[in-house]
Amino acid sequence: MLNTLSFLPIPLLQWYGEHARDLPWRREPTPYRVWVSEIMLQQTRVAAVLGYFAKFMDAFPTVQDLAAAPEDQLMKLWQGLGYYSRARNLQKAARQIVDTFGGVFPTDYGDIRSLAGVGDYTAAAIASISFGQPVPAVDGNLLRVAARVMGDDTDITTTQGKRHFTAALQEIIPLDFPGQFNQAMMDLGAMVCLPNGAPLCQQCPAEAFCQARKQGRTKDLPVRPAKKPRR
DNA sequence: ATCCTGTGCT
DNA sequence: AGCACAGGAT
Repeated sequence: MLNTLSFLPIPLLQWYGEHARDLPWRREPTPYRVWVSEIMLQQTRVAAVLGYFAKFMDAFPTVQDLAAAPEDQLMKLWQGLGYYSRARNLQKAARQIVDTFGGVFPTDYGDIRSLAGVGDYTAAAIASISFGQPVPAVDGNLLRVAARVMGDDTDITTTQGKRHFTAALQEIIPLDFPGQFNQAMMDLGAMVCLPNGAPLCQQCPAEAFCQARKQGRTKDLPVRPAKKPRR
């Protein structure tokens, strides 16, 4: 099945080469660093994460250090980031890695997915970015970009809708640069294909073939269920 | 497939 | 106070 999404990878990767955000976990994308960054980035802006990430890596350079960390030190490092259960899960998963994977970060997707606090999105991010496995890391950014480029009205919030877009992305993710593809999609979603109001289509590598843009429907995509009336 | 959770917006 | 968001858990 061929759709407009198949035109995306090459111009997207070129765009990424020119515009990628310079982030510490990208300079040295070990599974441990990528994992910690992805957990910190859940429900939290990049700008807010940067300082915490640096201090965290300074305090706990390895998964063994994190597994052995005193709780008060861990919580103090997390203070201000919010969602403290993420920190508890992080340490729980670090102990899983030490206890059941011999202290070596697992490479198998299912094994990564079995870690506390790691769902489909985070497992795919680690597998693709750190281990080069061709799995789409489907978060809100990838769903939005895919729905717009394809001009696809499928509701992105349902299990079926997510499965639909995941399958479409799975078909086109470049086997040689899966991590860069995922990160490029995230950056495009964060910097160009913006969620609210007008996306910056003039700067988009998909401008020539994006169906939502061609049809003037960027405002209507991606489709979500009708919102409840507000007051 | 549905529910849960903490946070920030309105 | 209530809702939306974005992931993970069950």
